[in-house]
Amino acid sequence: MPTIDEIAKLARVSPTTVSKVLNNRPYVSQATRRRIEHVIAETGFVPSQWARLLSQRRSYILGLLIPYTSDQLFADPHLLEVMRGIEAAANRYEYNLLLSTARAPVEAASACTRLLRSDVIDGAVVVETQDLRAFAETLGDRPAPWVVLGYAPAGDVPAIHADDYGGARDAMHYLINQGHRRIGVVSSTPRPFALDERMRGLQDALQAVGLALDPRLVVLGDFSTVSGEHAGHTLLAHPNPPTAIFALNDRMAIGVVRAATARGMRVPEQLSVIGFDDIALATLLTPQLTTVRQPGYLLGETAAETLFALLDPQLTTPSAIIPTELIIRGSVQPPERG
Amino acid sequence: MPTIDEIAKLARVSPTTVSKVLNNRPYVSQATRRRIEHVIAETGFVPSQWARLLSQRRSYILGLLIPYTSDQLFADPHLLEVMRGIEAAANRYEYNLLLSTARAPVEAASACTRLLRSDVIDGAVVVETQDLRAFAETLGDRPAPWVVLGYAPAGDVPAIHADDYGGARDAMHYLINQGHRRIGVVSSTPRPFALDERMRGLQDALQAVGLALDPRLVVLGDFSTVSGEHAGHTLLAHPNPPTAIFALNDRMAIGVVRAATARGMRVPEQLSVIGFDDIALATLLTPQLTTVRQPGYLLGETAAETLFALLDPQLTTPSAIIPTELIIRGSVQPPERG
DNA sequence: CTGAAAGCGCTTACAG
DNA sequence: CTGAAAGCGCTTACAG
Repeated sequence: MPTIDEIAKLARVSPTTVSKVLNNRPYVSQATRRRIEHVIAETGFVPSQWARLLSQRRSYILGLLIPYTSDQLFADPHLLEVMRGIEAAANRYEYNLLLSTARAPVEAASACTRLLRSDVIDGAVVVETQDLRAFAETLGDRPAPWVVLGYAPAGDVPAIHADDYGGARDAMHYLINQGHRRIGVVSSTPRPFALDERMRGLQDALQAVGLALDPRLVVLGDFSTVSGEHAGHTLLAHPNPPTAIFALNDRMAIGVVRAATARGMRVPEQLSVIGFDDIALATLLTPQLTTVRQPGYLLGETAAETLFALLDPQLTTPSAIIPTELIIRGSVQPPERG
Repeated sequence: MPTIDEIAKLARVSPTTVSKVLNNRPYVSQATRRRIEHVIAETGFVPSQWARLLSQRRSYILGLLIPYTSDQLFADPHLLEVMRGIEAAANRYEYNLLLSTARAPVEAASACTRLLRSDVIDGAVVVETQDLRAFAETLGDRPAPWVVLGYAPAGDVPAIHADDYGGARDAMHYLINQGHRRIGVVSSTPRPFALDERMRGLQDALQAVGLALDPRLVVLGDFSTVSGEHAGHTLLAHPNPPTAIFALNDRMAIGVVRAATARGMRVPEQLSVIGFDDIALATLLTPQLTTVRQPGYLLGETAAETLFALLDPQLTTPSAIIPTELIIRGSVQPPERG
């Protein structure tokens, strides 16, 4: 690959002038500009990004920092939707996406810190984890701008998340309105802040009608389908089992349906199930899953757009809460009279 | 963020010595080394990648060039599996992954070319497209090393792909052995080379028993589930419809099942369906899909490993063909006597 | 409109 | 073991 100096030599001008052409700047005569462009096309010259950015301080690379192992990322349809939204937005700004996952959960924070303190990326969308607060503190003086996809650890970093509280409250409302009173919940551990919010929402819905969450009917999974299956078995083995189960994500809800089926129970006749996320799979199962839609694509897109706004110091960039929507399909019905 | 000069000043040494510590090189006394390390820890200094790489000529960034729009990528579970494998391998080498998709199909090639000729990435895994040959020619003298995930456009670039020919042949064998004679095929357009190979494999299986592919029973989709659904309807509306349909990927196979169901036909009793890929969804449907497994994770991993070997000029890096495996589940049975 | 010079923040021979 | 100097390939004031 030739350098700018060689191009300059070939076009019989200075590197300065070539640089102007490269960056579409004025004050170059038509003739010289054409001559230079011709040489560039001829040689297929592509300027070195490293060199350019060393002086320009922009890499046109956006970091997507996901403090999970890549297996966890690729197993999570909702997160992939988020990623799709981010990628789409990045594309619009002619940014490339640098994907950084953790090899092991422990290394997550330090890898993120390194990247945010380095000059490889212009900014990053950071997916929320447990210890985002501690993480934010290790960042030091002037890290690259970043937004969190989830709940903010501190006041000064924009946070983009869905209305977890409202979504969970609506779902619980719906179950109650259908006549359910014994309602199991599959939550998770470790619990990101979003799940705290969902728990809060569902408890408030219960409280609003004078009910309370029976702690014996709360079981913890880890977001995976199998963990939902285990949780389902645990709940259904209960002496006085629930008539409905609210799983705090769709994959676990699918696991619950599977557990019920394995025990010879029919969904929704003998057990109602409701999830959260609305992943594509939700419509492919029988019965189709009733769930709370959390628009992953929009979340990702919004996070990226917020970051791009942040890159321009003129603009102020607010946090955003994306609404959720209850999607009623086939996995919930009123409880059987018993 | 401090620079190496500032660190040097603080540690009362030269930048050269700091650089040695940064790169774990010998010829630094224990005492100075410790002093420098202390200052680095204290300040949280992270050396500028741009500057480092401008001299070192390594970015530790691996390109994943996907000449599709991001929507197409994220809709394709098999491609996502491939990506997971690449990401895992990259992680092992402490490489980050730069994801480059196309905004529009047309722009794909030029974006790939730019990236491969730039110094942003050390190398790339390029997912095969139609016009990879034309693409390879636009690369010019010394592009970054790359491998193709699919079939090679020219002799000198390593190609990693599954045994498409053998897999399709085995699947067709199986249908024939089950007693099927009228067999529909859902292929695709545009048709990557892999699909040519699958067509070839299935035709050879037919020929081996003295049968030939009825061109009226070949319908083209575009890999998506809906296109498979359309194709299914077309085939089943045929005056003398097939008793089995071989869809050349799982998503289209699922579409075929859906079309059959919509027409009140039962799978596999009235129609056998076989797919290709073995995506996770294949086991979640009723009946579970019989298909040809193409190990996406392994393909991605192998491609990345091949590229890393290529980065070391000592090593020779061969192309690889990953075996496929016929996975017999519930969507195929012998045809009904008619 | 054009170009010489300095600088971005590192690393790499090389001399001491 | 240590450091001064040149260089990686660009861009950015600045002078002409």
